[in-house]
Amino acid sequence: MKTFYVTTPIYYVNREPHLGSLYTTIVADCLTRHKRQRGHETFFLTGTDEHGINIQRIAEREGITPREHADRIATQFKKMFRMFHLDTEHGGYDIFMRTTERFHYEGVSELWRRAARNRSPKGRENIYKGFYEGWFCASCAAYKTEDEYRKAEEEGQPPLCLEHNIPLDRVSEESYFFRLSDYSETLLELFERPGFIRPESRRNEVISFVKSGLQDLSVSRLKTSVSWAIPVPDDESHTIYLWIDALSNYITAIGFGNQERERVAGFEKFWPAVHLVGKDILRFHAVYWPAFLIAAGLEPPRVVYAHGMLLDGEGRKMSKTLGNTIDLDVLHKHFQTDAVRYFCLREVVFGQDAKFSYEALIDRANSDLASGLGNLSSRTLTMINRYCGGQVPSALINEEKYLAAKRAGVDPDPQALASALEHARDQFIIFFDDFAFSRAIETAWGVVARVDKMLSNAKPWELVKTEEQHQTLHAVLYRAAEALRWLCVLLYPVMPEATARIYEQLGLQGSPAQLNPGSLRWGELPEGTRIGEVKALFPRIDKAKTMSEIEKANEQAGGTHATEADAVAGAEAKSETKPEPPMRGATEAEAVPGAESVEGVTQFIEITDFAKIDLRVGQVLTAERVPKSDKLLRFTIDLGEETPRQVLAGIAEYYEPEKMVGRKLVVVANLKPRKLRGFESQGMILAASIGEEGRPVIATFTEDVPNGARLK
RNA sequence: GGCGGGGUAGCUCAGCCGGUCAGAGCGCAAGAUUCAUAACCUUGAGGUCGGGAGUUCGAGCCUCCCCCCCGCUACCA
Repeated sequence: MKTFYVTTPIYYVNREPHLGSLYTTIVADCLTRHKRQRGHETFFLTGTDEHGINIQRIAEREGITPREHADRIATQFKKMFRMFHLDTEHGGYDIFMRTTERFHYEGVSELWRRAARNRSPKGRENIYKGFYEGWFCASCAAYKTEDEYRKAEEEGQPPLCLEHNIPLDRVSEESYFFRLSDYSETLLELFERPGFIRPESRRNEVISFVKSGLQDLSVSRLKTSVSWAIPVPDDESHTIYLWIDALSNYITAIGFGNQERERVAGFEKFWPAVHLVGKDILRFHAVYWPAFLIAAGLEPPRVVYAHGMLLDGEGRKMSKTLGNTIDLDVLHKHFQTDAVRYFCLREVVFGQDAKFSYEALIDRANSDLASGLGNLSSRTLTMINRYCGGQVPSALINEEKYLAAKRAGVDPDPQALASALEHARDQFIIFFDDFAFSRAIETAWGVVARVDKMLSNAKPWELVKTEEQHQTLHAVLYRAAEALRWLCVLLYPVMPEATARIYEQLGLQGSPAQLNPGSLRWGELPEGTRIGEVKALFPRIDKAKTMSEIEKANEQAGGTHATEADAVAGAEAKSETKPEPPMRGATEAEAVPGAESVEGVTQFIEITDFAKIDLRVGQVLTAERVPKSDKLLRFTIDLGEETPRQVLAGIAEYYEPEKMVGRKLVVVANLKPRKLRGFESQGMILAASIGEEGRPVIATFTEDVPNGARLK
């Protein structure tokens, strides 16, 4: 039996569940159900990523243990998935993976050991300790090996990063490294596999990233700095950093490195997987992860599919600060699960960003589901009830009635309709295999339109009036009912509940889940079947009313949040109040280079260290953009010295040069001068770095200060 | 700045190698109809296919230039 293994990212427990995680999980669920119908043995993984310094900190702030915090968030995820019927009981995921499980520890250790035992493609150690030669590039957020930096021209100066051409810092923390730099060729070869990275445009991005040169990856932290993590095998003093820990969940969950899970799922049986990931974490899954696997002598994933982000109705990122998020409780309260699923799969072109708004959802639900599929089902079944005594009628039109049928505009031969359905069926499957869910669904809706038209043309309500046309009437209604049956089978993965209900209303036993869409044959709807009670599947949603209810709920929620925020004013902002991309799933949450990596090496300094930094008050005399640079502004600044300094700063995207003139600010006065875009910068302007994109906000004084005054 | 992807009806988008390609769905309007969840069916939108130039018998679809948007990436001491 063929197997199919699909994963969502494991969601990082630094924030509560949000629409993004729901979306990815819905897609995975849909894929799984479709494959199951097609006769594959499937395994569907989702879960949470629970280690790391961030979780340690959050827990500290909450006054609980990291484990308790992780439990809390994991529970919320499970609850959310249950709410939207994505849990095991509803036929959803097979495992809710947690990286704090014991079997995961075992599997991760095994992966590490195997990688460490093997040699890289260039015959070197895969994992090595890189502590004595700890040249760290702040921009790369990575350590540099000898062939990745250039010696400084002067004796005694730090070497320069080849990529950034900036001096490297000597960092004392020791760390294990993964020899990623030896894997470029191997990876580029892997990317040639058709469909390995999708969509195609993303594949190109990854290729150009790899071609630009890979650096070795720091894969451990000192236990003294990150204790909430899996220990490095055979080295008590280190813990395994994000990458290997989080990514390897995809194999430990199905039994790599542990008997317990192997029995339940089966690594040999299910690996390799199809990974569904947000586009923001594609690199980790398409580059690092395959490299780890290859290093350990394992097969890389089958597919890494990067999907897009869900944006608000205006196309902006969703964020709590903007107040444009979709509240999952609200969503659940006002919409059927199947309507949400339908919207996610039909409105969104899988792989691309999409707008997600309550209004659009209501429109889709009303036009496609209520007026479309729901109405077709309703009119068909009602007519069978009324004209055929509630039993699926005969499909047969005797030869002597052919003429009558034709007179009524009905083809005595159902072949045309049957062929159309077969074609739609084949297209549907092709689209599904290509992850083109929206196209597949469009195809199904072509069938809905066709059957609607057939009914309108044949006018069963007229046929019923003439005895001679009763066979025609029955045949037409049979055809409609049979088409409905096909639609149930095709659309089951998209809307498991609604299709099951139509199926039931058709009087059929069992569930469309058990039928293979590829095996649909015309005419297998048994005649004489007593149909069930006809009920509206998708009640029409009153848009105005629903929207005003939602808005009211939002206002209340907004008010509550504000109060809470006030109550903890002064406390650090919680991570979930920061504007973050909605799709930021777990496996990557920590994986923002520069964030955690830098934190990992932050150490206390002595007051004497601080005294080395000469901070001065400066006043901007002139300011202008640096030609051919997006970000650089060139200033001359009066530091109370004889001649003003020339200083460059990368703030052009956020500050108008004209408005900077005359401003007082803080300058690092004894920074080693450096050339940028041909201009020497003789200092550095201090600014706060805000939010995801690091928007600079320049440090200023509220009182008057003389130029050149020293800060200490 | 480099690389990549886009800019087509009010909205969301199809349009493969250039010649029924000027389209679909939604929304909107009119008509028809009553089996159905004010639904279904028919018809209509006269949109410079981002702007300009060119190649061609003929160009959303090819070439060049320009404008705008998005993604990746450099610079941001």
